[in-house]
Amino acid sequence: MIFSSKAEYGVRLMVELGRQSPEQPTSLKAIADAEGLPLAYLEQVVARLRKAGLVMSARGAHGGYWLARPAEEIAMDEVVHALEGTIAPMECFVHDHTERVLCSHEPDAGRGCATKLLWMRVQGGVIRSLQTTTLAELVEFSRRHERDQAEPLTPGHSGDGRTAVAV
Amino acid sequence: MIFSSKAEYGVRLMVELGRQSPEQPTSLKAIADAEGLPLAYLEQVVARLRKAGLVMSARGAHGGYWLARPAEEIAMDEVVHALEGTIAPMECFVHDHTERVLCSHEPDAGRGCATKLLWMRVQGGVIRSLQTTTLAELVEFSRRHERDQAEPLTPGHSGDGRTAVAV
DNA sequence: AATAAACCGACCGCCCTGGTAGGATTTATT
DNA sequence: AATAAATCCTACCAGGGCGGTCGGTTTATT
Repeated sequence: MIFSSKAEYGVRLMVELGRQSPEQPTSLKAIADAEGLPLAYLEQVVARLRKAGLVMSARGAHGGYWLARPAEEIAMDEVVHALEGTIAPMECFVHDHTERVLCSHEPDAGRGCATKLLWMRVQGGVIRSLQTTTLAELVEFSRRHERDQAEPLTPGHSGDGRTAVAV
Repeated sequence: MIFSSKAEYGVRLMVELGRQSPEQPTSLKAIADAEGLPLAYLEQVVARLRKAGLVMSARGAHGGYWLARPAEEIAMDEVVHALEGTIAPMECFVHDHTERVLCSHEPDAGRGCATKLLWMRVQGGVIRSLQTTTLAELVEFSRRHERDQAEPLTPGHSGDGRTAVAV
């Protein structure tokens, strides 16, 4: 498994904000209720988005959150990065703490680098798919499936289970 | 962070086996020493590879492991899948235990599906990059860097990661 | 017989994740 | 002015997974 629930919750939150008319604050409470998520935890999640400048907030009664930019201009790699930190397939990519054996940046006979080649390709694959998806797309998708039954997504790759989506 | 150390260790192990002449067993001990990894833990790792049919083994003195197929015919998605299980960006992709709030397969107003669209693209990106990399490539890469000082890979971030190889 | 290896299953400490609790501060409404 | 609604902040906590160890059994070679 790759991303934690922060990513899931945070993305849902962003989609929810994208569905609202901008400049008009939406309370976390409303979102928590709509999505069935724990409010207190959402607070922590949205804090990251705010610090990353993706959403803005107003305090006090009738306060809330709204998108800092139009959804069309928000690429999902920004969102996920804000929520999860560095997007990397392996520990050593994020911290350069050489304590662990895990990675071999060090020219340890140069061997470890082969794995690094692999992980960099994976990282590239992830980041590219995130970069090429905008929040607007997700909002649009969410709108289209508002009432109608959900339709099967086309699997993002060939083979291997998980073709299953639907419903 | 995405993959666990099992993936790192397992890939290193496979590369190491790929460097050896096939059909000739290499002992785990040798690999553990060469890579500086704990032997007992490697046993667990290699067990997964064996059960997946990627390596074969011989017991007894002068026993060991070797690749079940030529490295050219081993795509890295098989390897990683054997080591890590289903390759998925989110819990709910692997287990369909609907207990958690995490995912919304369920037609919960159809909203949750927007996030699913995103995760499927990510999953596609990961799997594609793994599928298009063969073990042979990594072995070759490892051979080329045998003696020379390790040179920095260009960061995979904006690039597609595949350009990043250099040298 | 002795040794070298693969195999197996149980165990265990640490840390991170997901979540809660309780408050402090700001603002709108009455 | 008082109240309520909301953001904001910090600390805390239980559970589980991860990385790793240990002891032992089996199989083959010398």
